[in-house]
Amino acid sequence: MDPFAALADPLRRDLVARLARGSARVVDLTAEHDVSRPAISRHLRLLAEAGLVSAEDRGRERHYRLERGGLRPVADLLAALGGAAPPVTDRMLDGLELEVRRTGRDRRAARTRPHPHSEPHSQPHSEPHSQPHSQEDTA
Amino acid sequence: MDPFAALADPLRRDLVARLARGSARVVDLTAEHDVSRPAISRHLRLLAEAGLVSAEDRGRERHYRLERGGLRPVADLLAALGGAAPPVTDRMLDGLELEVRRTGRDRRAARTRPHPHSEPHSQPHSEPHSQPHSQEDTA
DNA sequence: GATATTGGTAACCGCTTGGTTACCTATCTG
DNA sequence: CAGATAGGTAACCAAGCGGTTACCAATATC
Repeated sequence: MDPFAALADPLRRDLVARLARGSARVVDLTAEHDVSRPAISRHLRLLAEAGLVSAEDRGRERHYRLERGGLRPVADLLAALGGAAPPVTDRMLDGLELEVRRTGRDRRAARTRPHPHSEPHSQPHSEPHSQPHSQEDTA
Repeated sequence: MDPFAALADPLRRDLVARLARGSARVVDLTAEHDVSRPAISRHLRLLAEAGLVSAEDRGRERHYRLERGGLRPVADLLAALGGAAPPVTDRMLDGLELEVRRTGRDRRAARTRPHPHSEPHSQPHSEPHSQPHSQEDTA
């Protein structure tokens, strides 16, 4: 699951926001977010697949931590949509890079995906295809 | 529909990315993204509800334009998740504000929504609730 | 060793989503 | 006016999502 779909769910946004203030176990997160534990567990698994969180087993407990590098695609899109005076600066992306390296000691899960950004984008479909009248304003 | 859910769909991300390079009509977008026109039309409606695009009728044509102000919630979340050295600076949010004003001459559609950011966020559920043993690492 | 705690997985279920085709209105053009 | 073009809406359908309960394995504790 890509980071965008992962962040589409309000509960998952709550989870990542919570983990931004420190890692936590599943029971803790369950206590805070009144849905059943299996639901939380599955949300966390999706977030991990999206590269937004990572887990570390300590005995019978599993500690989930925010993985800020997984936010790259989101930051990239924001940058791409920024337009002429980009609201998302390159400095910001550099900050993310640093973040990735800083937490890079146990990114087992991150290794499963080739790279957390720039999905295939599919069809070549976009010839300039000039049309008789309107079609482009570049407002 | 909130901006996060709106951006969860790859096709919708393609649409906003396309509109970032200039407004376009529905037929144009349909020609570029091989799905049927009704599908495109519905995606655009969802994007408009999310505050990410706006439409302007010109005769029988409807021109869709990117509405950068709708990205506020996304930028806010990124800022909230940024941690100590925030990857998304306040300067970026200022940039978005400016962007909203700059394109503010014909935002008819924007007036139909109360404000394009900061959804309710629901439950108050989060008392500090200190627990006996682990629960917080502040990694 | 018995029991409690942590947490993942499986099976099921209702709702939403995204796609399609068919149809309709409105505007432009010959 | 007749036809073509632009675009929204309705009805339908398959697939995915998020929730639940039930169950299981593993670790900690008495």
